[in-house]
Amino acid sequence: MILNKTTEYSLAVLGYMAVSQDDIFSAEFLHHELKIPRRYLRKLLTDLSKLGFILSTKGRNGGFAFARPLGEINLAAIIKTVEGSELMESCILGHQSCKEEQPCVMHETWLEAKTKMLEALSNTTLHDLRERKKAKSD
Amino acid sequence: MILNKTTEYSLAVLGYMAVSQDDIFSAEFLHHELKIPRRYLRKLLTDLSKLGFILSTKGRNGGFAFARPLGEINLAAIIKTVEGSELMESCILGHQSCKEEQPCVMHETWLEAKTKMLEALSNTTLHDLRERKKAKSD
DNA sequence: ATAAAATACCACCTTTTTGTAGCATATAAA
DNA sequence: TTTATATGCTACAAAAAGGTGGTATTTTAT
Repeated sequence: MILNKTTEYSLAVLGYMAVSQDDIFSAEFLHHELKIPRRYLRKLLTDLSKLGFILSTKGRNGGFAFARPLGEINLAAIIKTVEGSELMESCILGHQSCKEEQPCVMHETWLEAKTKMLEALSNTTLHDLRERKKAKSD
Repeated sequence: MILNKTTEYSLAVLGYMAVSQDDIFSAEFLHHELKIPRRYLRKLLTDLSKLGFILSTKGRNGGFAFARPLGEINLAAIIKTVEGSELMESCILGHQSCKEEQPCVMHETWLEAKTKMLEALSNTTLHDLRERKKAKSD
């Protein structure tokens, strides 16, 4: 496993919202578009708003919209925030004591692997996704 | 989550065996050294031998030893094999239909991220770990 | 032969993750 | 002010992952 379902869903939701023309999305609409289980999605959207990515509007024409400029949100940040940032710090072998001074046998390789991966993910913001989408449809 | 416990344990076991001087290891010994739950470890070792990384010897002085030269086993291969290789192929959004021709919005970035990560992991074999360990203790 | 020390198999328990249900609350259109 | 359509909260159910236990089987030192 690389990412769990919840993280996958989070990326799918925010990615979809980013490349879409609309700017407010109801849970029901996103459920229909993304095939994420209705109730689970609603809870996830609530969580994402608590985490500061989106904000919710209640009432008849309510829904969810981005809380911050798209350029400020990169993919690594989404993953780290949703998963609770056990990403950068964690040792591949799960050792508590694995640090630079007293590294595990795989420390060096794992550090390089995750650094490279996170570099790629931090280099892409939701704004970038939107631009790419635009470029394609031209 | 990046890797699940089972994968973490697999890397810990094979990594430990690789850098150690011995060449046969009982489950009980590995349990003691690595603090992996006794029974779970035994099942895991059975699995790892079915997957072809190690081979088991029954009986009084039995245990587990590598089935192949250390230089042939790299870290990416361990992860892929243990996790069932949903690693390279998988779409970050979990889409079945996500391919080069019809990519999801994050396809490009995700491909780069996982490629970079797997590059680093495939570049390190168990033999490399052993050499690094030796170099340090000199 | 026999007992010790190892793996192998099968079923079950616990914890975490994922998914569901009901009801409460808020808001805007009519 | 009523009603339709949203989200919010709390608790629970199902599935997957992680972990345990008992017993059988294999092998080798004694």
